[in-house]
Amino acid sequence: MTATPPLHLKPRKRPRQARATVTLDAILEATIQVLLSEGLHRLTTTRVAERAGVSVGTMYQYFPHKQALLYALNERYLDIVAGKVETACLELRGASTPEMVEALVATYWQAKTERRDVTRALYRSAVELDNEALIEAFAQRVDAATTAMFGSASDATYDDLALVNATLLAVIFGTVRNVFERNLPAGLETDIRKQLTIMCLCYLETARV
Amino acid sequence: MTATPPLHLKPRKRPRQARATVTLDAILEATIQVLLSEGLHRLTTTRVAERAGVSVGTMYQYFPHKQALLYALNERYLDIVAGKVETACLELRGASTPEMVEALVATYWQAKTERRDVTRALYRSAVELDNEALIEAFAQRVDAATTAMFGSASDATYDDLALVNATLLAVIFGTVRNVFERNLPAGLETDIRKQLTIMCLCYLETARV
DNA sequence: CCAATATATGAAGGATCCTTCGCTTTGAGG
DNA sequence: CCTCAAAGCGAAGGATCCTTCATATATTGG
Repeated sequence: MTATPPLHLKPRKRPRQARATVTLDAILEATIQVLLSEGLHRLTTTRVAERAGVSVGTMYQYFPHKQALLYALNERYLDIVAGKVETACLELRGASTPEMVEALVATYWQAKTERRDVTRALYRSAVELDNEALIEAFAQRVDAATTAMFGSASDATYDDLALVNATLLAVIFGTVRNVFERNLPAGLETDIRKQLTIMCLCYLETARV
Repeated sequence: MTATPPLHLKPRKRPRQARATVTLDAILEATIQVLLSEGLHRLTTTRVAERAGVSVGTMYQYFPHKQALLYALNERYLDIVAGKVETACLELRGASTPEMVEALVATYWQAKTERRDVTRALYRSAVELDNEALIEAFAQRVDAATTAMFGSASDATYDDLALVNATLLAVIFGTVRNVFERNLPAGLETDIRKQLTIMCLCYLETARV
């Protein structure tokens, strides 16, 4: 669970029968599809329902309103990404700093690139959505994971690990997003990813005790 | 001029009399105000006009539709920010790399922090706006300015300046945005800014010939 | 002072869109 | 098989909102 949603964004009820689960999945998937093909301002309850092959009324049995739909979507997505980072961090306990940085950047980048269109759509869907808590919970999960990882590095210790770690994450998250928002040629994108890794590495080099 | 707007976003006509200029400014200012106080999804032509103290019809004499309003706003803003960066870069020609990095980060950070609420509002207003060209033009202006600056550094030359520069900008822009979207305590924010500067510096150190 | 032009007005047409609720259909347990 | 709860349906109410256009006022150049 990424965070307890603000009351007004909580799902209305959970599915109890198999078909209900199917419906719910269909609705969420349809939301992504519509977001992708039509854009946020044409994301309509009717359109989503239509695309999901259900009626509007059905949708309203699971979500109190449109916003809740987007909230749920973001929640799912962030949960997956955070999970991937956590897994990667666990696997790297005790490794060397270069390995860690390399893996961290690669994992996050990969998670965002995997379905580039979805990532973009979600970045945008989050606007005007009361999801600060969601973002915050995500940040803290990742922060905890990477802090633990870097703390276990076999080749270095850091004086102010908390700050170093926070900086690292802000830079990585931010850079990835920036690269995404502009539509850079694939080659340049890859190059920047490599440079980012280098950059993080020499930063850690400088920051170690 | 930051970019030639897509046809459908071009202002409808330019003011020719003094009062028209006043009106137009009032409309744009009102747009920011409404964006701040009401949010993007409550940004209404009527509301903007009301706040600007003019009628809706007046607004439509200068802008073909709501989107064009937001486009113009972003254009103005990016123009100002780009200008600040350009000025700073010119002043630093021939300086040392550390001075340059320090100034670049400080200038950009400052430009975004000056009116933090406006910055945030504009970040959000840009969603669902066909402003890729705008962003691109902004990026290229800044890119040209910083490339020229770093090219003139008194203490270092770079092998692949283009790539190094692109990376630097992606990282700085991205990090600033990331820090902004989360609402970090002021102290941490400042700390991260300092760390970011350090990071950029040691990156340049590594990247130089 | 007088056209001619530039600005400003705001009611109303037309288009969506969100959400509800009374009713139907389906599934599960006994 | 039967009954009750779960799931699904979709027309329609109610609320905005965007944009236009016929009309009115202000400004400027001559």
